[in-house]
Amino acid sequence: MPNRARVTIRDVAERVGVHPSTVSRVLNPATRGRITSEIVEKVTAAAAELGYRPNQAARGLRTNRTRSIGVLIPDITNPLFPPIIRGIEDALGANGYSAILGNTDNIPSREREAVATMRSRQIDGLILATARRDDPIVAECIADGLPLVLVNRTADADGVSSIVNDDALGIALAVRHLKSLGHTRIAHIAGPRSLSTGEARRRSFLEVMEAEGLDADPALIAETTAFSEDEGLLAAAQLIAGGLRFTAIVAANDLIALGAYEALADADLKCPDDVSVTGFNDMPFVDRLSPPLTTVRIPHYELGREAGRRLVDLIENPNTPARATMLRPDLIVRGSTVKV
Amino acid sequence: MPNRARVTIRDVAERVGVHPSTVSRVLNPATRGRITSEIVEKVTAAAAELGYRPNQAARGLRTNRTRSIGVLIPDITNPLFPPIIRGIEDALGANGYSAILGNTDNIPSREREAVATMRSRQIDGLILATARRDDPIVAECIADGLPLVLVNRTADADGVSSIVNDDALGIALAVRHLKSLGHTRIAHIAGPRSLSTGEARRRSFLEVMEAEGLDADPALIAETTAFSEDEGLLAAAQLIAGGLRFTAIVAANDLIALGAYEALADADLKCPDDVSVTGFNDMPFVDRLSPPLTTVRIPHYELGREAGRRLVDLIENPNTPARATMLRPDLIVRGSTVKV
DNA sequence: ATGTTATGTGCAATCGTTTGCACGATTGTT
DNA sequence: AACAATCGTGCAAACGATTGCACATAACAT
Repeated sequence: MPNRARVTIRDVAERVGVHPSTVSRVLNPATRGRITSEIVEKVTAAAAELGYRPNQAARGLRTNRTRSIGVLIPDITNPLFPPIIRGIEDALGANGYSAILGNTDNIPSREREAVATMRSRQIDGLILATARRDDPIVAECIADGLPLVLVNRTADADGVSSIVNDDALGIALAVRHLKSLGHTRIAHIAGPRSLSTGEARRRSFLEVMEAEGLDADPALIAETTAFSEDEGLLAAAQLIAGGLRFTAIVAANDLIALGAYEALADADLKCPDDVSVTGFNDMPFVDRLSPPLTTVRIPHYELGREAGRRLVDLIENPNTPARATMLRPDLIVRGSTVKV
Repeated sequence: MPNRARVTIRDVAERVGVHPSTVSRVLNPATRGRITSEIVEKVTAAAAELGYRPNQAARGLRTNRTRSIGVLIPDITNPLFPPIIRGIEDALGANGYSAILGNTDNIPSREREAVATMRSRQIDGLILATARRDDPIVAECIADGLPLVLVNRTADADGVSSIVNDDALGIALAVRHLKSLGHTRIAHIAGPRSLSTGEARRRSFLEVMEAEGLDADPALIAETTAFSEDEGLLAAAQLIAGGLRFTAIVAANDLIALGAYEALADADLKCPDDVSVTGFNDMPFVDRLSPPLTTVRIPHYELGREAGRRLVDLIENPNTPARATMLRPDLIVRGSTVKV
């Protein structure tokens, strides 16, 4: 009956009649070999019997390793993040690490505060899904030598590990798909330029249009200040109001595409008959929209899992050089894109 | 420059020329009053200057309080949970607590393991969104006196605090709505009876049908083993195959309703023209389905927030009696229900 | 002037583990 | 048989913060 009174390593030691340090060595796989197998068995049995559970706070105090990791995300209710978090957790859990989560709503002061409390909790490393291209937290971690991995978004700073998807390829897939359907006048609703995803997708859009011999009219690129439905609606409405002809919209992500759906409906334009739309992310349920959204699927779960693995690697092999990894996205063709 | 070398309370003490215990007292709001204000200022300044951050592991070791909370959920990628988690986090964060998350996929062994590592991390309390009506983890926490709050689902055990929504009311709203549309032959696809939500909704369905003077044909109640789309599809297909006439389905949750959508389509039945369908939860995007789903909205975020608050209360006032709280759901009428 | 109380700070033990060091016992070498 | 090397375990000092207790010093009462 492991009751309220905590059972410590000393209790186990007394029960067996050995010194606490011996118990410690038995319980640590790395040092177990140094102890007589008879004692190992007795100690293991006693530990199980008493319901001994190592006190991580004490261990962490001594070893400076807590096996807990801070994970900062903008907002868990954004459907983009749960699979990423799940991937992170699974990878961390498999290696004996736990995640401490923090939502920051993209507010810098909350990010700072969250990092402060996490560091106070002696986290062994940090995973950021909140990085801006120019991010003081990234700089701080690098300066302090705190193991850090960026996921989904990356930063401009070098020497930082990141797991992101190949934004350029994703946009290329979307643009080429539209071209193959006969579209030539293609608009882009870009994400915030302060985020790597916004900037990379925008740049890729221009490059691919050029490379495909379609001219990318700068007036057909609309700007947003956030990857949100509202912003997508606004930007699409502006595009429509601009009066320039276009037959397709490449939205910088699915939420923006949703906003575009609304703007089109508001302007009595039909999707896909009048305007084809592509998204980015393949959020849950976009296959159920009407029309089902053609979008770029990014491997969210794998993104998170790789981030978790990379961080563990970084922690356990401190001189691993930083590496930026890109995962391959896929184009998922659905009903929101048709021949022109 | 708070560099890699950790700055401790001793460093601050030396800088000011006082004893470490004095620094500790200054930094603790509760004991600060006992120290001369001049020293308080010097210490505060030095702490800020050196970038001192209390080591929570050390503090936790001494005080037996870590201000971290374990949160167990089945699966964060289920859209039901993110708002709950967000609510929990917000409430905990406001009180200086952090959440350690664990996904268990409803697998008992993973639940046990997750609780074990969390307890090893000296959590101050536990929030379970995974509770079964008969749940050994709940029993264990009660036995060991670990503060515990159940959220979303509750358990049969008494003496346990829980924040759930009023399942009975939710189902009553759905059934009365259907009745008001003229439906009399109403089917129910029930959730697992091992979960409080499954059982409560099922029981309520029977009671309300009775109370409304509609006879609830037992053959019109289909069972599922999980709150999933697949299970909903299977159960709805069975109902249809059963050959009994019905004009509406009350699904035990939205995912099951989605499955019912598919089963109806497979059987060439139109929703809502042939069969009206109601869901439960009002998950994100069910307003975008075709037809948009009539469903019972539960206050997810508030559920989580209340759970967080309750747990903090339980921790800081240990003799607060356990309380079961129900939050009011609302019926959201959309396109999936029409007059018969 | 003496005794009493209040006040502010220092002292040192403590929380539970880990780990370098020491030391006795065992084994192997010659 | 003497010595060295190896092995297994105990000892005790950390890790960084908190806190009951003690003890000066100051303030006050008589």
